Amino acid sequence: MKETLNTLKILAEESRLRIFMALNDHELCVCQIVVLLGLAASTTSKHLALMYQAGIIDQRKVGRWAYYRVSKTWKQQHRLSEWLVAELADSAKIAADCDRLEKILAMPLDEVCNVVTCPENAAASGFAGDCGENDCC
Amino acid sequence: MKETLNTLKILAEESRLRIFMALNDHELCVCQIVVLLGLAASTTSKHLALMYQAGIIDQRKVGRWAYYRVSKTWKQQHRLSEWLVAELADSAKIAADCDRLEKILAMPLDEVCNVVTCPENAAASGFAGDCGENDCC
DNA sequence: ATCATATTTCGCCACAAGACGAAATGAAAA
DNA sequence: TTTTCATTTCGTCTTGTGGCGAAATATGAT
Repeated sequence: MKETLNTLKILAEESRLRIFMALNDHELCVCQIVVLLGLAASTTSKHLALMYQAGIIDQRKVGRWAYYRVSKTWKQQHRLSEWLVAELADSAKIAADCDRLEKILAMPLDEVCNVVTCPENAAASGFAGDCGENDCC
Repeated sequence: MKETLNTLKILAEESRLRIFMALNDHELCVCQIVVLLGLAASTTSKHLALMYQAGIIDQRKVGRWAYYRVSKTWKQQHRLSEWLVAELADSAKIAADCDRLEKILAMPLDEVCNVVTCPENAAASGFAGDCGENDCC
């Protein structure tokens, strides 16, 4: 029961659920997730650590970059992801995240990292003031 | 997304998950749930209210007694319950709850209410000191 | 009407958790 | 080797939540 409860607790939080949905379709670098969610890097890292420890996501390091994606093994053992995908198929917020993520994926990684480091310069990349302001669901 | 998140939050808490699993198989009165979980009546009532407001459970009043069960409509619209049942099929804690619940269901309701009101007399009903002490999962 | 009883609501407390900035760590570049 | 940079860890603060007992409410019995 403890594991089930832990899994539910992890996914029952908005930022982590959004991370889960993004990593369900893509392997992403921390800096990309930071820009997607508009959170501090430290917060994002902590969320990812929880999900990694729970076995929900896999981690791959490439030099200074850490990439994460939902673990295929976890997906196979937990039909929960299917339920979530179905439940959130109509979610405007998840759809907005997907749109935003397309833009992020089109950016060179060093530009994404620049947005993380210098948010003031984010306007040049089109990401200023877009950080989770709209209250859609 | 808000509704999905709310559902996850509600079920991501141990007491409520145990209540959910019990109400998935039975319609129970508040006092029966109180004895099953070993929580205060006020706490139990608050949990049930959250679940009721979220549409997860139905409520039926019979005089002073309030009965709850998982909503059939909710079950049909949310395959999550199937996943939970499968995930918790091997849970010792849920199995222990089921055993305990058999005993509670075998008791006259006024005797269950007596356990709620006068826990000191619970020994006579075999329910003293059994309140969630073991740490099984 | 009063009393008893089951449940719900309220008020409070202790603990947990998300967020941030700063510091530390690990890898790459110079 | 030193500097730069991406990520992780740490420390702190604020907010949220589960638990309890007391009070309030609703129903039934006398």
